[in-house]
Amino acid sequence: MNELSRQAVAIAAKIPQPACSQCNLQELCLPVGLTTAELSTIDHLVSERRKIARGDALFRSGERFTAIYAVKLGFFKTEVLSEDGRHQVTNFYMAGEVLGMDGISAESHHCDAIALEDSEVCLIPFQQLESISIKVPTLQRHLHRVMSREIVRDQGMMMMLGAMRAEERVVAFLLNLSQRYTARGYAAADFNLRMTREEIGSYLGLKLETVSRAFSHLQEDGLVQVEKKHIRLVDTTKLKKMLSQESTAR
Amino acid sequence: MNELSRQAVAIAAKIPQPACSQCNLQELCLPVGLTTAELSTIDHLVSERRKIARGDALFRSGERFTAIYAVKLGFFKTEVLSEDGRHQVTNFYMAGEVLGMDGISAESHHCDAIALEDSEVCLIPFQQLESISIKVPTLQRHLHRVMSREIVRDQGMMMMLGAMRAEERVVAFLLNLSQRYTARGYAAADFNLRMTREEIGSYLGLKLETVSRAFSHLQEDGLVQVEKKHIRLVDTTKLKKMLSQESTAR
DNA sequence: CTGTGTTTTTGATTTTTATCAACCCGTACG
DNA sequence: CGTACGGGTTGATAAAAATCAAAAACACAG
Repeated sequence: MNELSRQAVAIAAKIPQPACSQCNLQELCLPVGLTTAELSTIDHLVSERRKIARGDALFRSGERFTAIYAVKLGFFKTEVLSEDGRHQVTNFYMAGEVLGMDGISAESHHCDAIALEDSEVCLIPFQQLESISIKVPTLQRHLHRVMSREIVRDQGMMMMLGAMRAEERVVAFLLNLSQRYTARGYAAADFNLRMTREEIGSYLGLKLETVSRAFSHLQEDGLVQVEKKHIRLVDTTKLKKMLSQESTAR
Repeated sequence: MNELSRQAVAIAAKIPQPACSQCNLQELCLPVGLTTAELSTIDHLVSERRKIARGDALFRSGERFTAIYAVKLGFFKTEVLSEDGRHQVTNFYMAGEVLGMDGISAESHHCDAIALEDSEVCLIPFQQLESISIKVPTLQRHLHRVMSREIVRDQGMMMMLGAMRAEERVVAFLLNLSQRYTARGYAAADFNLRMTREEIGSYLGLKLETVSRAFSHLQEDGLVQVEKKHIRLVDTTKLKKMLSQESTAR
């Protein structure tokens, strides 16, 4: 697999790691280097859990930024919306991932975070996180990594949006999801989509019809099995090959 | 102007701020809150200046990540390249901006940074930056902002790549450049492009011919004057309107 | 169980953009 | 001096994706 595909697929690839006791905060807890005392400090940091019903917002654009959120259970999308009603999905977040870091730069969020199913998050007050990370250098370093990973992840997305055709984007999306599920210890080749075709399309810069057609075509070729929201990756190797081979990319 | 356009145009909008004495490190120096002693600490941090000739690389993909770089003079592009020779420009950086933060997550860079003209950068060793930011909370907070801004900026790009048609992308690109020049105290409506049509196209997910056509068409409409690399934005208001009005976006 | 609204699929057509090709313009270089 | 080359423009054509349209599948409230 070439660099481009690795990029696109590895968007947000995560390694499973020991969770904090409060919640499965895989992304923020380092596997090594933290003393028990430090871990306890972090546990205290996670001040609150919050349940978000399907369709409800965890935060909205313009709201004051106070915390980042570790998804404990469920699934979120973030989207930017414009005055005239258009909106674009910028990311999806599954259990074990951290969202809300967009707000750090401006003291307020610049996108909406919507639960795609009944979800539960751990709230991590950012000011406190900053204070503590001053006392625990390992934590600081790790926070920087998580933020940088978001940058790399976004740049992989840009790569995808700029250089791939419709079907390749869908493949990259499916492989990416699969990889993220794997990294979290779930079945990799078999999963349910939490989002609609329209949301996938919005995320990939495509129309929902195009996404649907891509699914159908991949199924015809025997590469995936699609049944409504359920996806089974039949031939992962071939799927990956689709991204690495010299296709007439734009 | 709606949120979408604000996003796209404001990618990396910066407010001019007092520079460090070593270099015009506008992005990392807070205008308020730093004592003279602290400023001096930061000055010592900037360990080295480096000149990069046009066409040369500041760093390359895979190289060990040790520092981030403040562009003192000149212009850079970053690009990801794949085994089969394809490559995609992921960003441009002008004087006063910081690049190299992609490497934080993985200890190595994941893209190439190439000088588009003879340039000069200040090297900021990242480990030291992290250490010092522990002693200077204001600096830490600011570092986080700069990183978050990169995230927001990238998401604006994603928005653009996903939701805009060719001509809109070009307009957003020009307005964004203009805004960044303005923020740095240069003439806003009148500037030279440092990159080729091909590089612009790669960045915007378009072919060079499409970029060229977009320029021509905008010129026909009297919105910009294009002469080779020189750009004059004739009617900024109309240009901005192009992004906000309900166009048949994808 | 039934009707209503949402989601998905599929087909026909149009629009947008890529592709292929020719040509222009500087300029670096033998 | 001319010529080879990189960068840019423009036109004709092809490919990809959007748009329009219709119908099927489904989810859910009453």
